[in-house]
Amino acid sequence: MKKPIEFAVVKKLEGTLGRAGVIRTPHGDIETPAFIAVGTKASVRGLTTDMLLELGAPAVLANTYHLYMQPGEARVRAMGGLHKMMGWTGPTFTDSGGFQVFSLGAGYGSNVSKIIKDAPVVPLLRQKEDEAEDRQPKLVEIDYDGAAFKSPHDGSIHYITPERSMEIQHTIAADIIFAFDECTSPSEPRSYQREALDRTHRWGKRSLEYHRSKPISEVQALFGVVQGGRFEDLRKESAEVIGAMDFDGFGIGGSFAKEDMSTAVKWVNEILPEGKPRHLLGIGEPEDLFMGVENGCDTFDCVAPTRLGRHGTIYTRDGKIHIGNAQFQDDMSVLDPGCGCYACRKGYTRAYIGHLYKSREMVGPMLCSIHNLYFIINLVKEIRASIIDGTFMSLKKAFLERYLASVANADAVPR
RNA sequence: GCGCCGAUCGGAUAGCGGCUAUUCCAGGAGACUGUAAAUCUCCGGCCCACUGGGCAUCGGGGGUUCGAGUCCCUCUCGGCGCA
Repeated sequence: MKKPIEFAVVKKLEGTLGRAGVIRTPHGDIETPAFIAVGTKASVRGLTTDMLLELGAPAVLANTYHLYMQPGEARVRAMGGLHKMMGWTGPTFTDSGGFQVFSLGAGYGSNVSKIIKDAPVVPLLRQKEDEAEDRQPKLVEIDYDGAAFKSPHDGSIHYITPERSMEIQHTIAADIIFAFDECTSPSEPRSYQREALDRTHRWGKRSLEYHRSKPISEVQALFGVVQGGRFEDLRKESAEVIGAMDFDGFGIGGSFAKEDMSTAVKWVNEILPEGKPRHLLGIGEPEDLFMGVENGCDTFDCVAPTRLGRHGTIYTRDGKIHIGNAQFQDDMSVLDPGCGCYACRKGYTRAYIGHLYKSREMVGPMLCSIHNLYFIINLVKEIRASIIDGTFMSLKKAFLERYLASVANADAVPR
């Protein structure tokens, strides 16, 4: 049977789980480690595919749930699938909708998101669904077979099972698709994490069986998703169970406190088969990318570059800045001196881009998104190169010292 | 000169005798990690023993009232009308 993708390790990062490699897909190679741009609704917000090409995006990740809701499977099919509809000829991924089980479920209306600031306060018993008075009602109900989503568009109910998620992802036709999983909230107690993990494993198996029963599995790769929250035994068990299944690669999912992330990733990647690619779902701050690579992850995706860019936060080698802040009004330097992105090469000043942002001109968020995406994608490319030429540790030290210095200083200065 | 109308935060507004003066914009700051997000939160008169509390404040002055941005008188300024 023909394999949809091939993965080869080019060089290992000695003494760690890290490696540089390449994933060959029907739409081209992805040199790993790589940062995948998020294009949820078949669009990387604010950017055309030519811009993505220009800034060097290795691949795009779209979303099953969102495309299913809008414009719907039938129209995606009628437009010729993801690549054709968005005019992107490079590699693509789709997330299964598993994240929406969390973001529209337990995460909905709460202040709990993908990464939480403090270690979770886990209740002894799971609180009743309707416990929070001023919470908006959730849009998701989870059961044994799948999850029922209430459409925010018209209130209609849509029941997604592993098989349905596969079916929709087959229609969308990305190169790499993910098994349907349940991303849990870190505030759930261990008993619930246990229960949800069994569900994710069951759903993973069903996703795989359904996928393998279709000829399309020869051209579309399926990645299984590992969960388990912050618990070592659950994470390891999940890596064993999912890792033993015949997936083409793996995704590492979950929502957790930042300090739990590196341990979780390490536990998992020590177990997952070395010869298959590993994607760290939804992670992408610079410090997290170094951590993820060092701990054996090959690909990453994250909304941060585009969302932060749209909202006026800019990545620079010296830390993040808010471009709309008064201090940049007369700043004639580029966003990040030395940066090779379109906006910086073109010489657009901080003063100008801050003005665009504040006056709500569309090119402001667009230029910021280009810059941020370039910054992160290029950082991961630098990381890859450093693995190959053996300078990873010095790059990591030099980059993080400079990048985090401003943050440290800001924290150290009393207000 | 007479009459009518108006004056509330930088701008625009709500308020029609009741305790905490509303909202929007502009301004300042922050948040954001498999996109409910071109979004959201906070600040925005003064003072303090700042997890809270105190004192102000609706063009100026005076009055009525337990209580006034709100009612009355007067002045100032602006708009309109009549001489």
